[in-house]
Amino acid sequence: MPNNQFKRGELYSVINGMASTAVARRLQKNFRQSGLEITIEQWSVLYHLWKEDCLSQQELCNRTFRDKPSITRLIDNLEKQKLVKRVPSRSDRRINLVCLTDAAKELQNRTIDLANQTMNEALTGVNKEEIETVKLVFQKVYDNLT
Amino acid sequence: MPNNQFKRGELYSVINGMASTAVARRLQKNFRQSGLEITIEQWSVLYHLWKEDCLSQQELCNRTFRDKPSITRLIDNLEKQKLVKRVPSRSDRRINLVCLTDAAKELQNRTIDLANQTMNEALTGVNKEEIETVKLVFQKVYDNLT
DNA sequence: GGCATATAGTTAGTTATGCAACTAATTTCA
DNA sequence: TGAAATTAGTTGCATAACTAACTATATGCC
Repeated sequence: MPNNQFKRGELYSVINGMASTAVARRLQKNFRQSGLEITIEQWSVLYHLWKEDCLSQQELCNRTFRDKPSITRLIDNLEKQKLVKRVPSRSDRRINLVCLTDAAKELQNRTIDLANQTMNEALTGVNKEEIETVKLVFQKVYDNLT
Repeated sequence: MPNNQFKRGELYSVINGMASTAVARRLQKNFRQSGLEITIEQWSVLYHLWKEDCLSQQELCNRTFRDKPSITRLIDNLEKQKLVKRVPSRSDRRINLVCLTDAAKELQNRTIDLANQTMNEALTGVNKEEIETVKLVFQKVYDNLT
């Protein structure tokens, strides 16, 4: 039993320190080398807007698993770079809809292949079953903690 | 094939946004509720020192998968809190050995159970085989990218 | 209608991360 | 031996994270 706990502690350090940042860092590096001046966090916001444009900031919090202040500042920076704009919702004046600019729509084509390449590189030698298991475990972990 | 790529993109967002931060945040919260004023990142450094004391900063970089500036500043903060001290190595004057104080050694007992509880909670319903798969996948990802 | 409560978003303060550029000590090797 | 390259660690700058406290709008309910 203590042995089992030790392994779980090990897993913690692996989860926290390694895989997530390794992939993110590589993708970020690939962006930079292609002359793209966006951070991986900014890209992850755009990624959700490309799937569905004009989401509220709260909805972006939910989909990117970030808290409200983080999204506020990510949107601030994306707005500075003219990649999104805040559009007040007509039906609820508390809400900002975050909408893509044309520049951001163009960016999609320039990054999506790069992202897929990076994921393919990262997941070389990992089969579909293993990927499904990882997703399942993460979902369970998330459900257990929220 | 495009379908496959989409799934990998999905996995990316899961890796980046969810599991790592969910566990870390919970553990951090548990620390705070127990009156422990350390961050999860500081704890992760102490965790390695508890296993082997007086490591060089470079060795801490390797074991925690952080870069040198990150370790420099984590050690700065841990030193402020009098949990570690930098001891110049006698054999190589470039090297600082990071050594635990008595306060940090005491902290081990107060946090290890909390960490194990948190991991047990996070991993409820996850079996050993799944954990092994996650660790294996992360190792492959890491090897692929470094 | 009007007060309590909930929800959306912002701001302030602290910590952490990544990169680039830097100093100092050590090693390599001609 | 001594110059070049490597290694350990620090500093400056920009971005991002979490918490707590805040404003503004909307909803529930009497």
